[in-house]
Amino acid sequence: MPRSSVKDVAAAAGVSLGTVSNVLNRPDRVSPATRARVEQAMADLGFVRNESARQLRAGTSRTLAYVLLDATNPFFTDVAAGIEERAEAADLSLFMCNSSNSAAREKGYLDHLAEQRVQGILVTPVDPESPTLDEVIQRGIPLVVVDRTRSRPGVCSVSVDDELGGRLAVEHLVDRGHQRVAYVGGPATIGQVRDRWVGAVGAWRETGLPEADLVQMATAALTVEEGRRAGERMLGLPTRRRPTAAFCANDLLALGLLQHLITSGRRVPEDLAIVGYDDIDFAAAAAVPLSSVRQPRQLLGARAAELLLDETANPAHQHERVVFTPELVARTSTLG
Amino acid sequence: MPRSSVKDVAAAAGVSLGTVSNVLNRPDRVSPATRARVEQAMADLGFVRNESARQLRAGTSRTLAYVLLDATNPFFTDVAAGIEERAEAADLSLFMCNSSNSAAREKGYLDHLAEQRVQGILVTPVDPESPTLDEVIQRGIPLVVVDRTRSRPGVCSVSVDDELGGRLAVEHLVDRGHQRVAYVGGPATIGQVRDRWVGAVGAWRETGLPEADLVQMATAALTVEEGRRAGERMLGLPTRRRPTAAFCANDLLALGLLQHLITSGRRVPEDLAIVGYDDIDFAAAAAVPLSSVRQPRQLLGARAAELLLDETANPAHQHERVVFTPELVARTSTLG
DNA sequence: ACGGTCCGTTGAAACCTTTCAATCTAGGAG
DNA sequence: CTCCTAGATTGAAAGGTTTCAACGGACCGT
Repeated sequence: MPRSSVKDVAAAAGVSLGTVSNVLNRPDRVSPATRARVEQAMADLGFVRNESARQLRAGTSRTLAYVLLDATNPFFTDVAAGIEERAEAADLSLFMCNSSNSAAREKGYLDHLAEQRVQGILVTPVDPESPTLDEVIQRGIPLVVVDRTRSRPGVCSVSVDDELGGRLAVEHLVDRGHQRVAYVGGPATIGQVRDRWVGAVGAWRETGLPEADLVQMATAALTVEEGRRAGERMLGLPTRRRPTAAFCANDLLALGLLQHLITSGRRVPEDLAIVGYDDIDFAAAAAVPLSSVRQPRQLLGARAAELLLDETANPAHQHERVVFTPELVARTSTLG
Repeated sequence: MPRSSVKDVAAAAGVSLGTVSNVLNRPDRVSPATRARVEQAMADLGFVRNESARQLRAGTSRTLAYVLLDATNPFFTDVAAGIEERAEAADLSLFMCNSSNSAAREKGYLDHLAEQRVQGILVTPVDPESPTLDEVIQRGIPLVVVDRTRSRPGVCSVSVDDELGGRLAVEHLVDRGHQRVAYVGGPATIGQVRDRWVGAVGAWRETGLPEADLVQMATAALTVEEGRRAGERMLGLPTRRRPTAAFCANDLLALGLLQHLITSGRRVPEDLAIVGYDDIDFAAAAAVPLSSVRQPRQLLGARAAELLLDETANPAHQHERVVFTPELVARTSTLG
């Protein structure tokens, strides 16, 4: 209830309003005696600084935001953990916003954050080329694209080479002797899904195997549930045409697929080898530990946060395009 | 760059500043012609309303926040999805903050949110009795406790009966013939861990089995990694003393435990039956589908959001304490 | 005792929006 | 032709903080 302001505190402590502000922002400039008095008054009145007013006057905010694609995917929350670590070190708060893969929601959040004049925004966008991002930048808000890149420059980005990841997965499977492989993923509107496919195709071509033997299995989303569905379809194929291995666009799909196979009495990797993508904790924890393309998730977030902080603090900031290298982690699901 | 304000827009459109504000807030009160002119000017200048100033004057904010315990646990992000659904319907933005089980971080976020004068806060607190929460309430910010309850009233809470959940798990295991059961969970500072234990003990006593045969296996955290460690310890026990079933305080532990057993060549449930808690998507997706105590996660969040919205909008708001009933979902990990 | 420093404190201006009473305009009624 | 009304527009005040130039007093050296 006691909606008290600096003015009230000043009155209670018998000092001027400017002094209260000094206690708040430059405690060293105020004598210990008065400082104590003011602090006492603040405690008595239950004073809470009004951040809106502070921000209005000071023009600067103490918060960062990460707009992510899917909060229920552990990959993104791990990235967020990396961001948060750096944010905390810089004494900034991090707000996470979940766009749930919806461009409209994403725009809503970005607008709101822009109005709120946050210090900076990290975003894993639905579409990295979308003008929505340009709007934010034009409004003068530092922005870093995470886990994607942008063809036009003018923005920092931190990503992992998804094409390379796709290559690694397919090369691994071919090394293990597979000659008919499925790529499970979709919808194609998702950039990661496309890039990993491109890498997979590239690697496949170099093997000289018939192009038709790298088969696409489209899914409606990158979820466990969709993975199960893909499993049903997979087992529905006649044995001759059935792939001996699957490369899934992310681990959620892979886990769903894995589950469906096991509960249908098939064996992994004997009946179907599986490679996932992201190497989330649940991949290693699956009862048939999942081979997966590992991305440096925490590092991804941390580096992105560093770039963002540099952009806000350093006038000579240069936009950077950081690309990390993925790594294949081979486990039982392909090694048997 | 064009850090433009209402004043600039007004000048550009040749109207007064109040009119611009009307366009923004009560478009119906302004004639179509001028409205068009103003909107054009806003577009030309790239005007973005300054939310801080708006909030300072209007005293009201358009955002809700959810401070959660562990963003990497799918349970909480599912709860968040339920909240968000309701928030979006009320045209409010939801910011998620991850306390990572740290009371200090939690306090940091709550303070920040209070300064920001958010419209309301939902929180799954590290400690629901903590005075930190009282501070927020005293500052006049509506707050709802999620997935926990509070002994003192004065606050809405939405939770699931964790004691009952503990009972259900143990009763199920006893029904299946187990006479020596482990409770895997910790640290005991976490309320859920304690409550589920209390329920487990209660159910155990009623069976008349020797009290010593319900054994506690303490873990350092509720993570997959800790689950694996618990598995090591479990297999380290002499066969005579080894439990035939384990009830884990959450699914992450259960999945880790499951994995360790399988990779050590044991069979689930023959060698050890396992019940988890939360029924996250990965539980059903585990290669040995996990029996688990299901909580209505989305509903939990949705109901909490409703209570919060009622508190902000309805002067006659009564604090409510909603307790949902959990449900045991039996799968292969206990049924064989 | 005097001038000069330095530290602590002050008060007013500025930040940008919303609100509301007051003013203006056009058009209809008498 | 005048008066009234309803609707559109205006202008100033208010909201809480930070900033900064200015001020006052204490202390030092001479």
